[in-house]
Amino acid sequence: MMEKKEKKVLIAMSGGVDSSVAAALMVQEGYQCIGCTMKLLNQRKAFDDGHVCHANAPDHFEAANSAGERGGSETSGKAGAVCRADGSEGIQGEDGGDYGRTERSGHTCCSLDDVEDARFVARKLGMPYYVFNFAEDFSEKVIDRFVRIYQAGGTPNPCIDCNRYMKFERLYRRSRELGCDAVVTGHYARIRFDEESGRWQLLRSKNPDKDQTYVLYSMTQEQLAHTLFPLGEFSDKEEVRGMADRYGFVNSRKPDSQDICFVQNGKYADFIESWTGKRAAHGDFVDENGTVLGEHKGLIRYTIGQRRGLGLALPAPLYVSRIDPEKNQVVLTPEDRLYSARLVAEDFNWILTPPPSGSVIEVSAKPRYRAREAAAFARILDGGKVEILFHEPQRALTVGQAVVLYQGDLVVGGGTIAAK
RNA sequence: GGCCCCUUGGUCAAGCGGUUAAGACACCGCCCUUUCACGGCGGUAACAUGGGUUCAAAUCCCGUAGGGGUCA
Repeated sequence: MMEKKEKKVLIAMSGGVDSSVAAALMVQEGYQCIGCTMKLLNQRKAFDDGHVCHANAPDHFEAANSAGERGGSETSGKAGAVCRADGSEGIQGEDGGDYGRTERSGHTCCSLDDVEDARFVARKLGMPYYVFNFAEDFSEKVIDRFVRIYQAGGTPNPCIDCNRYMKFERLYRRSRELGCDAVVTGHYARIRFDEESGRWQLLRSKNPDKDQTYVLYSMTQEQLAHTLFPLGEFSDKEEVRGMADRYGFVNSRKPDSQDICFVQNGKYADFIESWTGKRAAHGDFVDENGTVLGEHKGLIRYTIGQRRGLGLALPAPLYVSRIDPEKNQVVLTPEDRLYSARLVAEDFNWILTPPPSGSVIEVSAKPRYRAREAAAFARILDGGKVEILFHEPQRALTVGQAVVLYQGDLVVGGGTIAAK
């Protein structure tokens, strides 16, 4: 274990309850703490285009930034100067602020309200607090990728990319620049060092209902060695909210975040069309024989296993079974045709020691965030891809989604489901 | 033009004298959820029209409006 008092950590604060309590726990444990929030969106542009966050964000952001530029409040130290030197912004605490405002846009992770909440918590805990502008990276590594995968007929998971590229790469690098020993987040997961294998391991949260290891499978040994998840041992979200209450955090009852943080109102397809400036081409809904059943409104609006939103009135429900970018077709079938027992994952990250090439390991595999895990065999193919054979066929295996492998509480590794 | 079938909610579609007029898709709300989906719960909404026959008609009969086969 670390000698805590000597350790300096950078806490990623979203403005939500979880990361706020994580920050409090770190202070309580005696770490030297710096709080921060990543600014991931270009608010002005986003607002002009009309998709992102809420209506009053841009003006407030401008105000906050200019206040920050004037600088010089008690929390702006050398680190803040370092941040700004390469384009990051420090929003430091002018005092007060009406933290009691009630208007919230709902469930975002990067709106001004969220920044305000994070800053409030950091102040309350007496730690320096910075906002890092990673909007450019986010746009490139997360949004562009999100758009590309949809356009290719897949279904991306941007939260995973955000964790991978933003929290554990970009922010981790920043934490090193600031001389920190670790990045801290509010994820529900556990990390430990295994003497036997000499590797860092990622374990499920103590609370299986709140486990978030699925979105963390991409973590490298180095990242695991320099990351702390203070909430990993908690088994009850209410306990966390209760702690936030006791600390007097304004966000103790804030709803859990949900939906894609950079998309407004859940209309991600509209977002893509606006982002690319191109309307997704309509095409045919067809059955397995190729018979046209109707017109679809663009491949980006569908994912495998989807039932709602097809707009077809048929005697029995049909589901999206296949998306064919070549023909610009969406194949619809009855539900029992959605099941399949094999998939190939690419861009695979092994957290446990990878099995020797050719050998088969027994795992429990989760092919979608909310999917129940299923017993499967896994083996490495030539080129590093991983083949997964489920004991029982699984519903709606979808290109672009992640598959994560477990053995008990241990994350074995994970990758992206590839076209077969 | 003469015979013979259709007409139910936004859409598809049950129903066959007495039903709270199914169900599916769509839509709305809620739940679930750091992706997209799935799923669960709930909700709005219809018998083309007029007149009969019946204790009782979406269901039977007649007329009026909108779609298919035979005979010219």
